[in-house]
Amino acid sequence: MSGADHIHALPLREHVYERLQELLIARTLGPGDHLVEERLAAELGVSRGPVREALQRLHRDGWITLRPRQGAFVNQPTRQQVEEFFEAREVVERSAAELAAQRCTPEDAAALLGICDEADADWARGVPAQQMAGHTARFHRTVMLCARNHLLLEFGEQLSQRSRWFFAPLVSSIAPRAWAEHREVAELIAAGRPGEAAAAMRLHVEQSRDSYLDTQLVEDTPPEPVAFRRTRAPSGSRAGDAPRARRARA
Amino acid sequence: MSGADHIHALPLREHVYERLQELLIARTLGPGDHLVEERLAAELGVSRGPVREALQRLHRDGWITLRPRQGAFVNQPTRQQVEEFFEAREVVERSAAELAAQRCTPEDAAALLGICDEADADWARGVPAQQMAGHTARFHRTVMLCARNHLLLEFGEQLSQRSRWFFAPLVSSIAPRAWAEHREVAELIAAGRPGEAAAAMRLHVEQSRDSYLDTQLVEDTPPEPVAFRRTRAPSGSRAGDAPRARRARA
DNA sequence: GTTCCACGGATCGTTAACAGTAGACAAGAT
DNA sequence: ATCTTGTCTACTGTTAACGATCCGTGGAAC
Repeated sequence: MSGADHIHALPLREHVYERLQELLIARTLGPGDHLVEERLAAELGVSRGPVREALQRLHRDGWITLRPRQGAFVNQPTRQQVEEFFEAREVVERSAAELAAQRCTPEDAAALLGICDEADADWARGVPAQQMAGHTARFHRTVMLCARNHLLLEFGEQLSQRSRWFFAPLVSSIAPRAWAEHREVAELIAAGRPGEAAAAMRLHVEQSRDSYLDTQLVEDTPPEPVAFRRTRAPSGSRAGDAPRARRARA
Repeated sequence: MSGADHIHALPLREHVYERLQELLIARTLGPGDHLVEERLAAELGVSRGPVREALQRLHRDGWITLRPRQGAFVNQPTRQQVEEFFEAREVVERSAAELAAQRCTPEDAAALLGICDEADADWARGVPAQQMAGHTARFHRTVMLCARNHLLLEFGEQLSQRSRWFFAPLVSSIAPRAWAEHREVAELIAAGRPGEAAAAMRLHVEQSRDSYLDTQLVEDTPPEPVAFRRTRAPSGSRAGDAPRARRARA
């Protein structure tokens, strides 16, 4: 996440996509918010084109809902969706762990355990939660890298990012348990024990699910009710900055 | 100007996406072909905007490669990629079958078996291969519908479409075996036997993989070498329609 | 004959402008 | 008072045009 702001050797839509992901994870854009293309474009200093493309990708990845003639709305995960999410994650991650244990090289093993060490050290040093979340994402990504399957990797990436989104508020509280489980998974993969690695990963995902559901952060709101309501400025009084939805990034 | 310009209650990019998928599956656009935005736009009677969006979706779904400043190229599946594909498919479909067997209602069961009946009937009547492929896609889709998990459904959709792409040339030769296996899966799901349904589905995917690999249709070309080569018409002779890449739709 | 440089064409990435529609508010009819 | 209707704004979907970049080609120098 270093500089790379000025020269864009990378397509612009990527920047927009990542930036929006950050805003989503940080809850600067919260569930129900209406994402207006023009506003985001102005905010990020680009035009509507790249923003549109990024929004469509966010839609496909399950972050936002794109209603046909109405625009983009940040998703409010329902309990149903959360359960489906963890179920899917369990399927993908478990298989990935199994394959990883069959195929991981010594270098892979070192990388996995290295991430665990780093994370533990950083945790001991008390780094911000966001950074721990970054470690988690890297860990799961590395497992899927070891599985040597690009499709599973891509599925896993999607799930991993969304997981980071879900867990953003409570990373700190579950970090110790999570990293103990991570290390166990890593050691079983490194030892080349597919069945046990798969089981350990499955357990890890289930534990995470339970932790999440216990916090009751999830609401059973149906997908519709949150609409954009005007701030009662109907005629003439165009208050330049009417915060009809939370502003993106001060 | 070419038909299809009536009322489009559906966003235009969807039409473009589906149309391009058809052209890909029909091999009108073959591996290595260079997809030029402007040309496609003219061909489909729309502008570059929607075409761009459709191309990006095709890229993320693994149909084409999008090189940064160069454009879109139809993917030539390498053996590596095909094996990864079947591996991923096995993971997703097996789990979906297992969940489907746990959750399917009588209506679901009827739908599954109904598709099998339809397919068998159509096969006996000798319908075109493309239609059988459509039945196959519907069957797998229905299984994942029974699994009641939207994420798995979406993953499966992607895989299913690509499967249809791979198998387009040889649907006919494997249809009878495939549908026998489909029926067995359907019956086990309908009977509510998760373990056996999963095993049957796994077997089905493996059989399909073997059938595919046996045909040797897959080439071991590394991912780069296929570049767009001109038809050796370098200077002056701009034959208005130089088929530097296969034209889209006569 | 071979290598290097410069020009030209083609194509992508991006931006700005146009038209059509969905939702909301206000006035009028029942 | 409630429902209907007219109008108005804001936003999306789409189109057209601009600038930047890369590939290929041709000529000149060695």
